[in-house]
Amino acid sequence: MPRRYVSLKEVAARAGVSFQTASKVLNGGEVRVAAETAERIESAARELGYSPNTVARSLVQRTTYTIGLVAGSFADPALAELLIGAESAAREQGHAVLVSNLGGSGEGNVDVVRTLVERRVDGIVAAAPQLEEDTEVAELLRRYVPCVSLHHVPGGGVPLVGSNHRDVGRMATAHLAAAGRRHIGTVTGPYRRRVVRSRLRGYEDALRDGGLEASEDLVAESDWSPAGGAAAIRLLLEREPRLDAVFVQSDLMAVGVLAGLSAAGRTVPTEVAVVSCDDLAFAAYLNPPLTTVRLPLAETGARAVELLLQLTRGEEVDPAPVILPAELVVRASCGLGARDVPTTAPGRPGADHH
Amino acid sequence: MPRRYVSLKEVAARAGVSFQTASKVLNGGEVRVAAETAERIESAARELGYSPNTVARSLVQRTTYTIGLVAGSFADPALAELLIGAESAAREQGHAVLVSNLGGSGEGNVDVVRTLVERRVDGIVAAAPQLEEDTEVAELLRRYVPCVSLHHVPGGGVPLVGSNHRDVGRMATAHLAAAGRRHIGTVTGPYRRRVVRSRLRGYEDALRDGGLEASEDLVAESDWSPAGGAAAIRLLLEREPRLDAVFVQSDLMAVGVLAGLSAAGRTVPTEVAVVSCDDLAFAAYLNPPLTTVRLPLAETGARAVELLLQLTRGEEVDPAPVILPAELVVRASCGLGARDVPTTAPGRPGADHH
DNA sequence: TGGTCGTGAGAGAACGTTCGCTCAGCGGAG
DNA sequence: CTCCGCTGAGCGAACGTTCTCTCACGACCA
Repeated sequence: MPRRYVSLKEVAARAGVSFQTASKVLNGGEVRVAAETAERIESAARELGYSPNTVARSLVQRTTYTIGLVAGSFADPALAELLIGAESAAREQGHAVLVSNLGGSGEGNVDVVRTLVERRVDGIVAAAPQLEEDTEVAELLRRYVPCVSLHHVPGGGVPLVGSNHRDVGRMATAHLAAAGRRHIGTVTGPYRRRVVRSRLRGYEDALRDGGLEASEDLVAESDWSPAGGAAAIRLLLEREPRLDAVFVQSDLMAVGVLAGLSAAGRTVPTEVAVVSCDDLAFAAYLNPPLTTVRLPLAETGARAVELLLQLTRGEEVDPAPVILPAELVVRASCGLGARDVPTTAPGRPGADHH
Repeated sequence: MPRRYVSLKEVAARAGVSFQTASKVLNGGEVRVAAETAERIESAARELGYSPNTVARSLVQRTTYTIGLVAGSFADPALAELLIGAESAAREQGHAVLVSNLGGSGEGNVDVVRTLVERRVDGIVAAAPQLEEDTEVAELLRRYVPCVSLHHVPGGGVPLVGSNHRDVGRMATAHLAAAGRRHIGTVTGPYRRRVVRSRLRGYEDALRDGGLEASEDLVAESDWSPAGGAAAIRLLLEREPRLDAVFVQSDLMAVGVLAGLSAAGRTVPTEVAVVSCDDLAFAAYLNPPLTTVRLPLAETGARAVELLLQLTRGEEVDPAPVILPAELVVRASCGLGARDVPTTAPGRPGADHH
């Protein structure tokens, strides 16, 4: 296959006009070109299979119509949800999304961001908690490219989009307390993450409000994985056998927690009630269906992109963080409002991947 | 903030050399430049905060070091896994990944691919089953840009990377038959997808091999979602109350199937055995732990990218499809080899998103 | 008939690189 | 002393656009 791209020049030659005129017709907006000429150019373009070269256009316009999304790890289903929202918002405004997966190492973070900058993305959405402490990356962002983050960025000056995670923790835990549980534990993500600490604070708030005592024995740090959740609940039961409820910081860990409880012979919700957060697609179908705090993930991604594009257009934006409301979805695992498996609702559309 | 990029010209001026020489030092490979000059240029670049402009480089080199990934839907956790593999393979070779999410509509497919082409991506990885019948997109791909697909592409000429899904269906079903199940049903994805039909054929193969009778009553089409899975199993039980096993075409649907079975009062695996496929992170932690055919998703993504980059370099590639082996992972849901919840193994690392 | 104006088209420059050449300077061999 | 070849550096062009101006040409009005 030859697979050559034809340029404006060639199209113009075939239509008998200058390439600038061809440019006006094919890529320009509303410009004054005789209808007959325009038609000649258009048919020449069609015959030759002209495809505009965005690279050249970007060079002169100093805009790539591309944004970068740097992600903590796509292993997280929540991030996928976020990506969906971000991508569609970007597409709506004619932008494409360049993704970067940081992975665990933490070493190459700067390089990852640097490649995005060198590609001259118009802006960056940072969805990576590992950047929370990375002053080097923060410097890079502040210096070169507009950025919206879903997490705190050291040094400030980077708009934030997200939810109030202290509320998330409080909401979940308060629900358990209201259900009459007295020994409420929690399974968290890694402490070094802000969200984790925020949710933990919310958990403590709710305990206090409910007149319950907080205790280190009731808190188990984990790693967002189902395996981690299973290990954490085992630990919790060992330290506090009277445990009768647990707030889990993600649906994915909750899967492991349910498994761990079942392995320990505790029934959910009778003996131990469970509330988590995220509300991923499968949450309603676990056994028992998960009561969980729904985070507006797709919307968060979309809003982040919208804010970012405003920024790139040089528009004034409200410097206050954009806080999107989370909402408690009551199902069976908390022992209250024990709705069962939904029977008719199609729920979220399934993926169609294969 | 000014946020201006400095160019080679400015760096060169400060170092007292021509910009071409600066180019050699900063972006070129091994070139002959006096050590002292090079140093002057480098420190000028550092002081000015020079960041090479890949856009300009791409224009002259006619290579963007970027590949496109067109995805069916990121709602699918399997696709996320795939993206991880693809992204890291791409990064390893200095390429970035531009993602496009097709979504359900099917209308805008051509436009999605067209924007990738106009951005002059070096190649495209197609991970979207909805392109299976899209001759228009296939034409576009064949015409403009190297492509590797994870699904059949109409018209041929596009290398394929994937697994043998007939084997997947056979492996899963044969396992159930070997466990002595006599009324084995199946919950599938949408029939219009090839993988679905392939797995269905494998399912039928296994029934035949096991001396069991196939029946339309035993097959329920679904939509990859947990909700769909729940609905499908309900239908199946209604049509064939003697159902004692089911092969589910994805882990996500299996979650719904387990819920549906539980709602119908059937115990798993005693009364109904379940085998699915994918082996997502949570599969081992469901109740009961899922026996499932593990698909090498990340590896598939990585191999696709590697193949694609070979293609873009103009290297000869074996036109035969790359088939990556799938593997049955036996857990409890099939009623055989009832390993319980893993107790120590960390499993896959959890995501760290918050 | 001459000036003005609107319309359509093209000329030139610029965007920031890379690439292929040329060229000055210099040391060493003949 | 001449010639060669090597080294280090710069020059010009090219990549495919967009953008800003200028220009040719009629038509229209006075």
